[in-house]
Amino acid sequence: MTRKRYWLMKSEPTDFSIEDLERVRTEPWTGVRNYQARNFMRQMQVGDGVLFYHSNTDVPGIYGIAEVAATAYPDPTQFEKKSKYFDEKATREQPRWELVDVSYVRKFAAPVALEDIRGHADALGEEFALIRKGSRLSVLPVTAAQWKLLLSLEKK
DNA sequence: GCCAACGTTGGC
DNA sequence: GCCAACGTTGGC
Repeated sequence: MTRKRYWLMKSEPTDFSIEDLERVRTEPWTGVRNYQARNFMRQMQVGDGVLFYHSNTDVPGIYGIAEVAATAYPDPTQFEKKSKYFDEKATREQPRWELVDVSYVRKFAAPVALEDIRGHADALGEEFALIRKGSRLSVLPVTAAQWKLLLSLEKK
Protein backbone atom coordinates (compact mmCIF):
# COMPACT_ATOMS: atom_id res chain seq x y z
CA MET A 1 0.00 0.00 0.00
CA THR A 2 1.50 3.26 -1.06
CA ARG A 3 0.81 6.41 0.80
CA LYS A 4 -1.78 8.96 -0.06
CA ARG A 5 -0.98 11.31 -2.87
CA TYR A 6 -2.51 14.50 -4.13
CA TRP A 7 -3.73 15.76 -7.48
CA LEU A 8 -5.45 18.65 -9.15
CA MET A 9 -8.13 18.07 -11.76
CA LYS A 10 -9.61 20.75 -13.99
CA SER A 11 -13.13 20.92 -15.27
CA GLU A 12 -15.15 23.58 -17.00
CA PRO A 13 -18.05 24.25 -14.61
CA THR A 14 -20.50 24.54 -17.52
CA ASP A 15 -19.51 20.97 -18.32
CA PHE A 16 -19.15 19.52 -14.83
CA SER A 17 -18.81 21.52 -11.62
CA ILE A 18 -18.15 20.81 -7.95
CA GLU A 19 -21.89 21.35 -7.41
CA ASP A 20 -22.59 18.63 -9.93
CA LEU A 21 -20.23 16.33 -8.06
CA GLU A 22 -21.93 17.19 -4.78
CA ARG A 23 -25.22 16.11 -6.30
CA VAL A 24 -24.07 12.86 -7.91
CA ARG A 25 -21.48 12.06 -5.19
CA THR A 26 -19.28 9.96 -7.49
CA GLU A 27 -18.46 10.55 -11.13
CA PRO A 28 -16.29 8.85 -13.76
CA TRP A 29 -13.86 11.51 -14.97
CA THR A 30 -14.59 11.14 -18.67
CA GLY A 31 -13.03 12.95 -21.59
CA VAL A 32 -9.36 13.25 -20.75
CA ARG A 33 -7.59 13.01 -24.12
CA ASN A 34 -4.05 13.88 -23.22
CA TYR A 35 -1.45 11.22 -22.61
CA GLN A 36 0.31 12.96 -19.77
CA ALA A 37 -2.96 13.50 -17.93
CA ARG A 38 -3.96 9.89 -18.57
CA ASN A 39 -0.67 8.66 -17.20
CA PHE A 40 -1.20 10.60 -14.00
CA MET A 41 -4.64 9.03 -13.61
CA ARG A 42 -3.04 5.61 -13.96
CA GLN A 43 -0.95 6.39 -10.89
CA MET A 44 -3.91 7.33 -8.71
CA GLN A 45 -4.93 5.23 -5.74
CA VAL A 46 -8.27 5.07 -3.98
CA GLY A 47 -8.38 7.76 -1.30
CA ASP A 48 -5.92 10.12 -2.99
CA GLY A 49 -6.85 13.77 -2.51
CA VAL A 50 -8.09 15.84 -5.45
CA LEU A 51 -8.29 19.61 -5.74
CA PHE A 52 -11.31 20.38 -7.91
CA TYR A 53 -10.41 23.24 -10.26
CA HIS A 54 -12.81 25.26 -12.38
CA SER A 55 -11.36 26.50 -15.66
CA ASN A 56 -12.84 28.78 -18.31
CA THR A 57 -14.94 30.68 -15.84
CA ASP A 58 -15.14 34.16 -14.28
CA VAL A 59 -12.90 33.26 -11.38
CA PRO A 60 -10.72 30.31 -12.33
CA GLY A 61 -9.50 28.48 -9.26
CA ILE A 62 -9.97 25.66 -6.80
CA TYR A 63 -13.57 25.28 -5.70
CA GLY A 64 -13.44 22.25 -3.45
CA ILE A 65 -12.04 18.85 -2.63
CA ALA A 66 -12.74 15.41 -3.99
CA GLU A 67 -11.05 12.06 -3.68
CA VAL A 68 -10.21 9.16 -5.93
CA ALA A 69 -12.91 6.50 -5.59
CA ALA A 70 -11.76 3.95 -8.18
CA THR A 71 -8.43 3.36 -9.88
CA ALA A 72 -7.99 3.74 -13.62
CA TYR A 73 -10.09 1.80 -16.11
CA PRO A 74 -10.98 2.40 -19.77
CA ASP A 75 -13.04 5.54 -20.45
CA PRO A 76 -16.24 4.17 -22.05
CA THR A 77 -16.87 7.38 -24.01
CA GLN A 78 -13.97 6.58 -26.35
CA PHE A 79 -16.10 3.76 -27.82
CA GLU A 80 -19.32 5.74 -28.15
CA LYS A 81 -19.77 7.00 -31.67
CA LYS A 82 -22.18 9.72 -30.58
CA SER A 83 -19.95 11.02 -27.82
CA LYS A 84 -17.83 14.09 -28.37
CA TYR A 85 -15.06 12.05 -26.77
CA PHE A 86 -15.31 9.25 -29.34
CA ASP A 87 -11.94 8.04 -30.60
CA GLU A 88 -12.06 5.95 -33.74
CA LYS A 89 -8.60 4.59 -33.07
CA ALA A 90 -9.58 3.10 -29.73
CA THR A 91 -10.86 -0.46 -29.50
CA ARG A 92 -12.15 -2.46 -26.57
CA GLU A 93 -9.19 -4.77 -27.00
CA GLN A 94 -6.80 -1.83 -27.10
CA PRO A 95 -8.29 1.18 -25.35
CA ARG A 96 -6.34 4.42 -25.51
CA TRP A 97 -7.97 6.40 -22.74
CA GLU A 98 -8.58 5.72 -19.11
CA LEU A 99 -10.31 7.48 -16.27
CA VAL A 100 -10.76 7.28 -12.52
CA ASP A 101 -13.90 7.70 -10.46
CA VAL A 102 -13.93 10.78 -8.27
CA SER A 103 -16.08 11.32 -5.16
CA TYR A 104 -17.26 14.51 -3.52
CA VAL A 105 -15.59 15.53 -0.26
CA ARG A 106 -16.43 19.19 0.29
CA LYS A 107 -16.93 22.52 -1.33
CA PHE A 108 -15.00 25.64 -0.34
CA ALA A 109 -17.02 28.56 1.03
CA ALA A 110 -15.09 30.72 -1.43
CA PRO A 111 -12.80 29.59 -4.24
CA VAL A 112 -9.03 29.73 -3.97
CA ALA A 113 -8.59 31.83 -7.08
CA LEU A 114 -5.85 31.30 -9.62
CA GLU A 115 -4.87 34.90 -8.96
CA ASP A 116 -4.26 34.11 -5.27
CA ILE A 117 -2.39 30.96 -6.20
CA ARG A 118 -0.08 32.92 -8.48
CA GLY A 119 0.68 35.16 -5.54
CA HIS A 120 2.32 32.18 -3.84
CA ALA A 121 4.30 31.02 -6.84
CA ASP A 122 7.57 31.19 -4.92
CA ALA A 123 6.38 28.81 -2.22
CA LEU A 124 4.67 26.49 -4.69
CA GLY A 125 7.75 26.22 -6.88
CA GLU A 126 8.24 26.91 -10.55
CA GLU A 127 7.70 23.27 -11.45
CA PHE A 128 4.08 23.44 -10.32
CA ALA A 129 2.24 22.81 -13.58
CA LEU A 130 -0.86 24.81 -12.68
CA ILE A 131 0.97 28.12 -12.88
CA ARG A 132 3.75 27.18 -15.26
CA LYS A 133 3.59 29.37 -18.31
CA GLY A 134 1.73 27.76 -21.16
CA SER A 135 0.82 24.63 -19.26
CA ARG A 136 -2.63 23.33 -20.11
CA LEU A 137 -2.42 20.04 -18.32
CA SER A 138 -5.85 19.14 -16.92
CA VAL A 139 -4.70 16.48 -14.45
CA LEU A 140 -1.57 17.16 -12.49
CA PRO A 141 0.24 16.04 -9.35
CA VAL A 142 0.34 18.15 -6.21
CA THR A 143 2.90 17.57 -3.48
CA ALA A 144 1.89 17.30 0.17
CA ALA A 145 3.49 20.70 0.81
CA GLN A 146 1.63 22.29 -2.11
CA TRP A 147 -1.63 20.71 -0.93
CA LYS A 148 -1.15 22.14 2.54
CA LEU A 149 -0.30 25.57 1.22
CA LEU A 150 -3.24 25.66 -1.19
CA LEU A 151 -5.69 24.62 1.52
CA SER A 152 -4.32 27.33 3.79
CA LEU A 153 -5.42 29.89 1.18
CA GLU A 154 -9.05 28.96 1.68
CA LYS A 155 -10.85 31.90 3.22
CA LYS A 156 -12.23 31.03 6.57
C1' DG B 1 12.52 12.32 -38.36
C1' DC B 2 11.14 17.00 -39.57
C1' DC B 3 7.90 20.46 -39.48
C1' DA B 4 3.79 23.08 -41.16
C1' DA B 5 -0.96 23.06 -40.44
C1' DC B 6 -4.52 22.48 -37.56
C1' DG B 7 -7.36 21.99 -33.38
C1' DT B 8 -7.67 22.76 -28.45
C1' DT B 9 -6.99 24.84 -23.94
C1' DG B 10 -7.80 28.36 -20.99
C1' DG B 11 -6.63 33.07 -19.19
C1' DC B 12 -7.81 37.56 -20.05
C1' DG C 1 -13.85 37.28 -28.70
C1' DC C 2 -8.84 37.17 -28.85
C1' DC C 3 -4.76 34.86 -28.92
C1' DA C 4 -0.50 32.50 -27.00
C1' DA C 5 1.03 28.11 -26.17
C1' DC C 6 0.71 23.51 -26.74
C1' DG C 7 -0.20 18.64 -28.66
C1' DT C 8 -1.33 15.93 -32.62
C1' DT C 9 -1.51 14.78 -37.40
C1' DG C 10 0.16 13.76 -41.74
C1' DG C 11 2.95 14.81 -45.90
C1' DC C 12 7.44 14.42 -47.33
